[in-house]
Amino acid sequence: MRTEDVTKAKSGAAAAAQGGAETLAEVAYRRLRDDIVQNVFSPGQPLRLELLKQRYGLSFSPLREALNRLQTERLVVTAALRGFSVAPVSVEEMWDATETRILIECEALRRSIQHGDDDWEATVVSTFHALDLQVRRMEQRAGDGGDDDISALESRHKDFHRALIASCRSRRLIALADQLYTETQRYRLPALSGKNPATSRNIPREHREIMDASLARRADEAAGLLAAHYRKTSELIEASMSRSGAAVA
Amino acid sequence: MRTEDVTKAKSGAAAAAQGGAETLAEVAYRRLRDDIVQNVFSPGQPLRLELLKQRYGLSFSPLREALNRLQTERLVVTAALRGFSVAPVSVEEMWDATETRILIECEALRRSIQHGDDDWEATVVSTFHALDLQVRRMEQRAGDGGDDDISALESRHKDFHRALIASCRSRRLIALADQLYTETQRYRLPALSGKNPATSRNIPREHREIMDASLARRADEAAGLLAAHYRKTSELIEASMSRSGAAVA
DNA sequence: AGGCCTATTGATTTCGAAAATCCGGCATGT
DNA sequence: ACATGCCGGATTTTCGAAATCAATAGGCCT
Repeated sequence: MRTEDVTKAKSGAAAAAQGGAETLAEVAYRRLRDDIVQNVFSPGQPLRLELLKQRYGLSFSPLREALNRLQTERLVVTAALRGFSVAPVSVEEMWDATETRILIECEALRRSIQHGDDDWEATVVSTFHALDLQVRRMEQRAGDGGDDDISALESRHKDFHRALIASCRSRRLIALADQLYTETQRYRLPALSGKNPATSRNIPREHREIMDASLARRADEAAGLLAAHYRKTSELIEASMSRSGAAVA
Repeated sequence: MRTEDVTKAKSGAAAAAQGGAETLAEVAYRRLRDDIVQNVFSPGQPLRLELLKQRYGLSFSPLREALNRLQTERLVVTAALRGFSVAPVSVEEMWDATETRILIECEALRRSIQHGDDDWEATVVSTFHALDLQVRRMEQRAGDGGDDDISALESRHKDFHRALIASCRSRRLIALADQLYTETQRYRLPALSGKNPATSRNIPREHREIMDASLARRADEAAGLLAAHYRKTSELIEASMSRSGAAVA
């Protein structure tokens, strides 16, 4: 049975990958989250437990646990006794997520600039370099399309932004930034793979300016650049959404 | 058996109170949350499933669901395969929650002041009045002690602060404010019932000043007063915590 | 005697089935 | 013809047991 395969895979691969333990609920959480963010499931689509059970080879309990967690992260919604479904998307929700993210990350960045030490600077520089390298690598090769490339780019991008705020000394701000990153990623990915809007925008330069201002401890300037960076992205996404007429429940 | 009682209570009272449905998981969530916030369970205490099953007359599944939800709200913590326990308390965590709350609520208040209409003003005035009334009622009677009085006060207090930010037009900010309210309530309640620090502080006056500044659309002043209000409370809590030497894991 | 390995214990996690619930369609009556 | 009430199918929610895993105490070897 498929169940046994998955169970073995868990005891094997996961336990080997991480030192300790990995519950099936966490596996379910990660796979579901990735599938939702990458639009494998359409927004608004009902997530029937029976279907998920077959798709992931897991049983009800870990799936319910994962769905509940995803609900608090606004990736799935649930009506009282009517099961779960993928959270719908809308321009309003995207802007709410964006502006909240700006509020959180700008404050976190200011504190990070205030408290950051040498290690912080080193990590910022290093993650920026890794991101820049990935961008160049993708530019040199074909325009885009490689799913692996895009996911690698997303990973570097996330690392860089996380490094910027890492020294803010607030667990909550970091956790909120992570969560809002995932939420906005859901809007960012489709607009990114749909068409590469390299026109009229130099993203590596924006990142470099944010980094420079941060390392020079110019907090106001860094926060302003970061906010502008996010707003510009959201404006492009909004244009892309209204163009393709998305948000069909 | 106790199980039957609870089941009946759910089908009866809850279904009557709310129009529609109420899952057992939600019952478990609310009861667990209240018990944790009111320090029925000590911080750090392990929450063994078997114990909770007996205490609430519920089975594993709804309890797990509730515990998972509470984990994302930082009221319980869980180590990989070692079950759940009540989240520990510390002065640092309290200040992190407080400052995050100030960041969220001040921004929400500014937007609420900007967008608020007549209905908003009416709700603010009305909830303030209800809060004020409850305070006077408690002052007239015995000093404190009535658990019902304290919970009624908390309810009015929550309603007032929620009314202030209700017109901010951001689901996320409101949800975050609610969550941070619950987190800080955990610290506020013990310090409140321990000793009434009516000295050197006029809480109704602080509330009135916040309301006046908000209704007069003086956003900067209102936000400043709100932040000062929360910081003063947290300072008193910190004093109370270090006095009683809390935070025993 | 000290350290390591092993068996037992206690707990969590997971599973599959049973119970309760909800939605859609159909018959019935006005 | 329209509204109302009822029944069957499908889905969620809940349950209790089985499997799994970490911790501990005891025995054995060095």
